[in-house]
Amino acid sequence: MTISSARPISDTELEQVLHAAGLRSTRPRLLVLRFLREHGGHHSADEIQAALDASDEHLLRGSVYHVLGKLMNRGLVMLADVGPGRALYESGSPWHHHFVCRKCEVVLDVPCMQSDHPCLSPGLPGVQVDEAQVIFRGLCAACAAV
Amino acid sequence: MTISSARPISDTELEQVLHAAGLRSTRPRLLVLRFLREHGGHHSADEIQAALDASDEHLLRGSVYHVLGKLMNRGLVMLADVGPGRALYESGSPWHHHFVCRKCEVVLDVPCMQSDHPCLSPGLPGVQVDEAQVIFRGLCAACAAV
DNA sequence: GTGAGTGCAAACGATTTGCACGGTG
DNA sequence: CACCGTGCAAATCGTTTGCACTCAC
Repeated sequence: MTISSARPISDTELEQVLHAAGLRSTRPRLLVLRFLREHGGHHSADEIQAALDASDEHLLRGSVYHVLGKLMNRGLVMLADVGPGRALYESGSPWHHHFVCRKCEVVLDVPCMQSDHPCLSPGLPGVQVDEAQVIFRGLCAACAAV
Repeated sequence: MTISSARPISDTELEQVLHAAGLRSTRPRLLVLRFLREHGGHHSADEIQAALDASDEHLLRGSVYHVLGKLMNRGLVMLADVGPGRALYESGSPWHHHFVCRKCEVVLDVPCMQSDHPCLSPGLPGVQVDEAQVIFRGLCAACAAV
């Protein structure tokens, strides 16, 4: 549950994005991409499906995954794996990390401190790192204030 | 598949460790803990079970998870979640991070650069971070050398 | 003896797969 | 009109749960 700007995005804008990524423009893709871009933040496949259901735009679970898979390997959607069985998807945000509260499970975005990739020197000889995924765990402000 | 010292560990040594953690000493726990400590590195529940099977020490999958669960919440075993559905377990190593090769999927340990916890300032006000889990992705030395 | 731990089987939830049909380019 | 993508159902995989029996303490 992340607060966001919820700016409406036109179909044509989304179609352009899809085409630019070399993907055909279809209803399921528009729906998923719109949802992720308009709402911002991270969402589970389940949330995405539920949200679309709520607006009478129905996608089967399998289709949601089909679409997410395609969008992911074209780089339009990023996967944030925030614990076993907790895959979250996001689109349009710049690269960042995540904080997960041990108590209330809320997931917060963490802007990356040192340029775009933090800790980018694992110090292993010969290794080529192109991404560092960081998950902070602890107590969020609300839970810490108990 | 991580190379390791494979120093044999006596039952009594393991029993002490378990008792010190407030756990009863049982065959399944000795087996799992011994495997993780002697082999070092990160292993899936599946690997653990297979390895024990191979030495004619049989544990049911469910029991492996039972044991891992207990050992984890007593801090004797750490969980390294290296991607959706890729939970790895390790015991006895100091805190460190992981590098996962995009190509050959090998998982390497990454010693933590800055004291014990790197990047420990997410810069979120009020948030109490007690752990940072970092996963580097890229190409390992072997795969990068193609 | 008593409660914790195990073996076992069955349930579970997230994700993946296979295939025929329909729509996009 | 060729092919990619979808809807749909079923399979799969890792993990969790429930319960009676057993064993460590």
